[in-house]
Amino acid sequence: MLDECALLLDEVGYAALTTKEVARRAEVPIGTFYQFFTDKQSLVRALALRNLEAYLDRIASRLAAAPPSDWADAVDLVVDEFVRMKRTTPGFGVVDFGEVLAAPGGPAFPGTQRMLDEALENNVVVADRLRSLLVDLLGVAPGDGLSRAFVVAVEAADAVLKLAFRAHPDGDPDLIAECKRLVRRYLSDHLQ
Amino acid sequence: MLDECALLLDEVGYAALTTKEVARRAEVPIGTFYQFFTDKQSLVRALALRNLEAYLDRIASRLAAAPPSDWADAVDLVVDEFVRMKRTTPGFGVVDFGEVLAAPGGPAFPGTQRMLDEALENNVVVADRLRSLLVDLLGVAPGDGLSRAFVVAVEAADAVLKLAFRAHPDGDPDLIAECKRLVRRYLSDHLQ
DNA sequence: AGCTAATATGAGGAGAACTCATGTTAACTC
DNA sequence: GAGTTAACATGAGTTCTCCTCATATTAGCT
Repeated sequence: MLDECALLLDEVGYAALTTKEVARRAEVPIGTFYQFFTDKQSLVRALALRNLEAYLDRIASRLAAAPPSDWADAVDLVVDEFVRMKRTTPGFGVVDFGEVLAAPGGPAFPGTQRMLDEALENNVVVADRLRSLLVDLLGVAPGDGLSRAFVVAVEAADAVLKLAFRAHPDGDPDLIAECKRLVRRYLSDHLQ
Repeated sequence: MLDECALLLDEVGYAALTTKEVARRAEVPIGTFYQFFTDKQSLVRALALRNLEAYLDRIASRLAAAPPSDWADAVDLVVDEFVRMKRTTPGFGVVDFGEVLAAPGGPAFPGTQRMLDEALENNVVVADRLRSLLVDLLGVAPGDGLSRAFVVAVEAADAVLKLAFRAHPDGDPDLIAECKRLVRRYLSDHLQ
């Protein structure tokens, strides 16, 4: 079902995605669909969670296979893997780690929550995991604001990369390069 | 109608906003509503456009009233004004300049376009206008990549500030400070 | 006043998310 | 193997939203 959801997202986008069509393609009756997912948001959230795990697994593998010598290389690796998934993983281009639709202002409405790990932002999860991976590997004194710095870096990088993929189907190369510069510049402050 | 839309957005969020309720509160029959706006997206788009103009007007006024002496001050001013509008302008916290809902992957569906100046991203509009304001005022050689750098900076700042307001109703002060650092660091490359 | 074009209105059509009464299977007991 | 019960599966139907369009109303002009 998640697979069909991902393919459909690429075809029609989030707004035009219907639970009925996902169910039909996955050859599940609609009633069964609602035993697995409480609502449409929950379906997309599950896909985002799977994407997040897949991404972190890939990063961990690549870090283990070819440990980067310095921070700049590590940033490149992390950005490049994101770009690769945007290009190749169905649905990733539309939802990546989530946050497709949010209603932060108001009271809790059905399907209003943002997240995976309730009250914890997806990108915060990504930031925390990346931080422990990289801090272990490159041996940095875990400074006070490092955690926050990672969250900021991930949030900013995510935004610029999303822009890169809106500007060009395969991701505008100049914007991808600029994203790396942005992150390196910023993080170099926190890791002298 | 835009005013009522903005208030409702703060109350119930984007997902739960209904055209009927907006029309009812603005005391317009639903049919009349659809003479002004083609659909729900168009309503929110119009509000985003108004927000964008209001923001740029405020920035222009403040730049004229107290011209910043250097780039760091200019960045502070631009960020602080954004924060002020997030806090005070109804609806701004939910939609700011737009992009609430997007379906970039697929073919054109009703309400799928992203924005104001067709095919031109909102944040690109913001970046271009800010660039001309600041370049005039601070007299920088308009380097080659300056335009792109501004787009990247605006996109990144927007993302971090959105995060700051998800973390805290009034905007997490630490994250706001970190946003300024991020932008200053990055832009200092492009403006030696 | 009479006529025409523009605008205003809200009941209703189309369609999506989600439910729930009923049907089906599985597991366990004697 | 028959009987009982609990868990699961199903899809017609309910509710609610967006949006349309036939009709009513107004404004402008002769």
